[in-house]
Order: sequence, then structure tokens, then C-alpha cells
Amino acid sequence: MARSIVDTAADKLRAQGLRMTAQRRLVLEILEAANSHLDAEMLHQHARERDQSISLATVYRTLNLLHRAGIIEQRFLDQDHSRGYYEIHDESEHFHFTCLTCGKVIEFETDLVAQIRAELLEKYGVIVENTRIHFEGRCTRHPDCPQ
Amino acid sequence: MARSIVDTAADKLRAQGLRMTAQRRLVLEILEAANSHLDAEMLHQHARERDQSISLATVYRTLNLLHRAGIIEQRFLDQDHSRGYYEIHDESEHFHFTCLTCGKVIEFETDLVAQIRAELLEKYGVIVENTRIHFEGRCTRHPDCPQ
DNA sequence: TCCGAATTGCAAATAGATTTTCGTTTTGCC
DNA sequence: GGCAAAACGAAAATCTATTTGCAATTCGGA
Repeated sequence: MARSIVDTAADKLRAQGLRMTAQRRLVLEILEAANSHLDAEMLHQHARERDQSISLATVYRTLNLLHRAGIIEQRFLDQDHSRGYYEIHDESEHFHFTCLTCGKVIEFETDLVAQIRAELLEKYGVIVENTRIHFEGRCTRHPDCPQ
Repeated sequence: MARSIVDTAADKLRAQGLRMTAQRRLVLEILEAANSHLDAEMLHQHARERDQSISLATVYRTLNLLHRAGIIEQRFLDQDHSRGYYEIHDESEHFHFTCLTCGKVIEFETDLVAQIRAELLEKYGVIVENTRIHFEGRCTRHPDCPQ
């Protein structure tokens, strides 16, 4: 069975002479539990619920570290392009829809994106290395969404 | 036949008691001629080739104005999320591919995106109002790209 | 041509997420 | 346990795209 994200991360860090600390574990656990993207500030808030003394600087340092190590992903949204949002790096490619009313994030997969990339290769001879897709809109049948 | 972008813009501005000035015309003409996105700095450089004295502040003010008026679009790229890029507002929906080697931008259309939105509606009952798609990668057969 | 409002250039100010400094505290290895 | 390197907290610094204050200029309608 798959090893925990924290364990995997610990190994990756150790391989570079870095350490798995309580703060890094905390950040990873929060990211793992979250089913949406968090920015540094939100992460810091959540983290303080479990460790009063964790600093925002440490959250930033941790996010940079984990991002460089390929353990988490960083993305920027149009709604708020000035700050980074983070999530656990996921092997299987997925995309996001955000409800503008209730803020809920839906993660979904589709092979239509692969078809778009195939079209790009065929028509323009370009190879896509990086795909950035984000939809925004409204829930219509979600009970928690005030419509 | 379609009226020129500058004329259309002039009307929209006049309707709000605003003026079409030489600087605004210049910015629009540069955006119209450019086949890729420009940021404020690049736009300013180009503009100075035709009007030595145009200021960067005016470029920013003009971009804001035209954006608010719906005449141009503003977008943020992953490669450089910290600055805005601008292009003439286009009725037909299109998407972008950027070559990470040569920086060239390809604009393309595809109906596969509409299919993705249809899938989202069917599977999750959500209505997409806002679509953000951007691909990055490499040219393979473009003569100007150093591969 | 005249006038008030809109616009511009210049330079200085802003803003706010992220980074760094520094002294102190942990961590992993022996 | 003990040590050197790594990491931390707090607060100050940074960075730089964008905005703004102000005096001068321009615009368009009357």
C-alpha cells in the first residue's frame, strides 16, 4: 500500500540532508487534509490551531522547500494572482472548478485535455509540458451552496 | 465591415465623458498590431518609439481604463504571475500556448473546451462562467525557435 | 476663442506578499 | 549525551509592479 505523504516527504528531504520537523509535518498534514488550495496565510491560520507558536516565515520557508522538492505544487489564480496557492503534488492529472458563490472546489479528471494537447501537436507541432486549467462558475444542485 | 478598434473604443469612452487621446490611440494601435500579450513595460517601450514623451504612468492608466471599459483583456501567466499582460478583447474564445524556449505565443481555438464544460454540467451540475486555460511547452518545428 | 474637466509627465509613494537577518532552539548522527 | 548543521520565531527588510499627488497641458463643447 502507498506510504504516507509525510513519510515519502521525509525520505526525499533526508536524501538532501534536510530534516522532517514538527512544523513541516504539520504543513504537510494540513495540505493533505485540505480538499482545496491554501495560501500561506490560510495555512498559517490552520497550523496555529495545532501549534500556537508556528510562524508565518516558517510556513513560507516550508512551502518553498516542499515545492522545490517536488512534494507540493504551487499555483496562481486569476482571481487572486498576487499570492501563491498550494496543494499536495498529485501524480494523476486533474483540474479544478471553483464555485464563485460558495467557494467549493471540485477536482475532476478528463481525457479531453489530452485530446487538446494532441491537437496542438498535430496542428502546430508543439509539445505541451505544462497545463494550466481552471474553471469558475456556479453550483446548481449542491445542497450547501446558497445558489 | 467592422469599424476599427480605435473608433469603437473612442465611442465607448465618449459615452462615459472620456476622451480619445493620442496616447490612448497609440496604446490601442500597439496592442492591435501585437500578436502576443504585452505587459505595461513592453507596451511602454513600443509606445516610446512613436512618442518619446509618453510616460509609464499613462500606459498604466490607459490599460486600466481600457480594461474597465471592456476594450482590452488582462491576464496573468504562471511563468510571471506578478505582472499583468494585455490584449485586445476578442469575442471568439481562444486559448494560449507559450513556448518556454523562444517565448512565442500561439493562439488557438478548439471546441473540446466546450465539451469539458458540458461534462462538468452533466457530472457535477455546475455551470462554468469563467474558463482559464494556458499551456506551456516547446516548439518542435518552428524555424525561429532554437529548439 | 474661452473655460472647465479630463489627461498627462514626473517623481514619489504604495502595497502587500514574500524573504531575510539574527539570535536561539532543534534535529540527526556518533 | 554532545555537537555541528539545520531550522525556528520575531521583526525588519525587500522587491517591484502599480498607483497617486500635483502642476502643467490638452481637449472638446459652447
